[in-house]
Amino acid sequence: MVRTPRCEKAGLKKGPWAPEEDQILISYIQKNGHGNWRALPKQAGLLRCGKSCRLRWMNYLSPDIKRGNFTKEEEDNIIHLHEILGNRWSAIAAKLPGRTDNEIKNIWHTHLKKRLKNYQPPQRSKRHSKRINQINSFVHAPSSSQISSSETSVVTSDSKATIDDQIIVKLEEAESSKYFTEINESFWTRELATDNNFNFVATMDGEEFQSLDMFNRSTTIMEDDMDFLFNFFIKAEDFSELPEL
DNA sequence: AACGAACGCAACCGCATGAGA
DNA sequence: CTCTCATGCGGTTGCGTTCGT
Repeated sequence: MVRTPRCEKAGLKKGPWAPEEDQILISYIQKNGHGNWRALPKQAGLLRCGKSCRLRWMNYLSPDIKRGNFTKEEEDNIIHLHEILGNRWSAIAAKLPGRTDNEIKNIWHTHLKKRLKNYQPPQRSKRHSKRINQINSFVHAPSSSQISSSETSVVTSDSKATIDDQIIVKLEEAESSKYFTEINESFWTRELATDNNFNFVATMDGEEFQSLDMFNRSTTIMEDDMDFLFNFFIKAEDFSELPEL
């Protein structure tokens, strides 16, 4: 037995929205908000199902939506975030104010996937690359630390340098952990500077974590990396096992 | 100019999840 | 605990537009 979709109830419209319908929806939501999407169309006098109304509002009519073409910076961000998050369009959209998951999904399938065929990761300093390699060796060395425990998470946004199955597994672990949502630029509470480099320190539940990604002061950190300061992180006690450069 | 192919994007569908009864 | 319902999400579809021949 196949359940008939609610939207196919007799009399409910499907397909593209007419300008008059848009206006009715906008006026109604501006006046009453959208407490209950299912009840909304009836109350607003629309011959649409609630799901269709919600989608139209969220993806097109909401004043929060930024219309127009994606900038190069936005496209780069999408590519970067897609490497971390995969096809989790809503999670990617959350990082791009004014853009919807649907829009991002479309731009990915129509533009960015093709662009990626020729995509080259931004060049980092040699010192930075060396550090990344050290981190990988450390992370992958089975006996070097307790880093593989589910509590200790290693997260990277710089997956161009480190992407492999093991890191992805760790990313997924981290994603479900209590820490993941905290790991943005405000996650780091302290800057740890040595010579011309610096990394970041955060304290969570009495435990100290350090960013494993060491930035060179002379690189374009403000442009390239500031939005993605949730690079690597690791318990400080494990960090001490890392060899110095 | 005509026509088919490719593209771009809005909208739909089915499933997952979470809240509340 | 189970069920129902509302909402959110990701994959897919369909149609209008643009491009190439």
